[in-house]
Amino acid sequence: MNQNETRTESGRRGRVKVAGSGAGTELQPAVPQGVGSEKYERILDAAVEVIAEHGYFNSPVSAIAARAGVADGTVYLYFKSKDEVLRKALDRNFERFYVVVAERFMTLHDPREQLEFVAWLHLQTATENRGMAVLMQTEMRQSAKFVADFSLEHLARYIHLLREVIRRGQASGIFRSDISDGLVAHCLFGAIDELLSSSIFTGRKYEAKQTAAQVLDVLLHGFGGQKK
Amino acid sequence: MNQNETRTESGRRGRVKVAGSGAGTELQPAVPQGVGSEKYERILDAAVEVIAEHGYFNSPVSAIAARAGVADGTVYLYFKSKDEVLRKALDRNFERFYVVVAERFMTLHDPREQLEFVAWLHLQTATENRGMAVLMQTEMRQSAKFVADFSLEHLARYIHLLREVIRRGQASGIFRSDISDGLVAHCLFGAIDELLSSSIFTGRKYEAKQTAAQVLDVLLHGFGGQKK
DNA sequence: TTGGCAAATGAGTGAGGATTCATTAGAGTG
DNA sequence: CACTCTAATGAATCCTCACTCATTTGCCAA
Repeated sequence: MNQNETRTESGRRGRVKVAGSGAGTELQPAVPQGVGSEKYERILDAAVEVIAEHGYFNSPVSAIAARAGVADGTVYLYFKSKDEVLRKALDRNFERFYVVVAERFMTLHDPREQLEFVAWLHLQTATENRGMAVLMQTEMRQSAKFVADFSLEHLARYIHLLREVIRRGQASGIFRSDISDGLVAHCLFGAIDELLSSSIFTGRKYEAKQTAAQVLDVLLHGFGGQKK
Repeated sequence: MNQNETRTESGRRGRVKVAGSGAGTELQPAVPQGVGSEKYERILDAAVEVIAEHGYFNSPVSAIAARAGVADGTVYLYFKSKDEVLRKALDRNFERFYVVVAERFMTLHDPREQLEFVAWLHLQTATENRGMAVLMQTEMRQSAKFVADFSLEHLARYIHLLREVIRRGQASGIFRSDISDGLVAHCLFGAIDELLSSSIFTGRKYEAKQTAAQVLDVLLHGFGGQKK
């Protein structure tokens, strides 16, 4: 549902977009070949790489275009603005993530295992696409409105997913019910997220499977007292 | 208007400062009145407010100066560059935090209580200074190298603090020893950090004391199975 | 070959903003 | 008052982009 939203472009004065060159034509195709076209994807990939390396505000569109092997102007045939590129890149990633989760949940029903799977997938995905992982740990936290609202949406969805699993676990008696599902969800997400950040910033590797299992161990059984 | 002839002779001048008009003084004081001077502090406070509101890259130095009630140039009498302002602001905050922790630890020795105290202080501090909290959750995660290295240092110190406490708990047998202290430290930090982020982004409040206690409850006893 | 059209190009435009520095204000001091 | 030194000022400099658009390229059909 992309309408021409009146959003203040970053730093640019709002300018009425030309509504097509010919007076008669209605909406000119914002995206020449459609969202899935090869160039569209190339630009997103390039943006992820470049921005991960230098940060959003230190990544000129020209650098992204160059990395993608297209002209500067071409970026604007596929995206309305620089920040739309960032948003779409993050969108794409989240979408993929949820698709995998939904698939796996069709045959994996135990809440404990579901949580562990999500934790694992989160870590694993980041391992496989370091650039995107950097974006998620950095640019997505920007306070700038253009990321903030949108990030919130994605994060809220993630948390929501976890809460549902946790609530089912509570309902079936395998999780404590005297603790809010929201709190637990945030603890789990926060723990994974922090492990990831730390790994990205320090460059230290981890083993996704094992790390996910350990985090779940801590959260499920606690680290106080003897091991059960 | 501007007929810019190609006079690209003078690039960005290096930041070699003029050594004062009169000979004699070797080192001119980079900071007129010293670090603790009133204006120095005012500029830091202003920077925190402005940057928290608009983000680092959307906060012109002129806006920070205006908020502090000084001229643009004055900022450069106290700080070498815009990013030094940000760094010093974060530094100041961490310093205060560690001072309080060190003080409290002098009379609080139980590892469990120490962890809970740190968690509480972390949340509490953020409540009292929302602007700074926003900076910590956003600008500090920037990938730009200038923040990254520096942030890493601060975060590493925080994690280090937690690990020491945890190790002591393990040594005295009140914490499980089959889980790495690093992992637990990251889980704890991550959980608190995420709760904070979430609160800041959604605007939902929390009660520091209670939240810290709950997080520790989860981490110490786990949320799997019945409550002990 | 020519005409038409979509896609792509990349130099140009214009705004923004970090930093500088010549100048002014102020506070002592004799 | 005259002189000096420091702190503070803010207009000016000068560079960096985000985004535009006139032009070119490439393709296909007639």
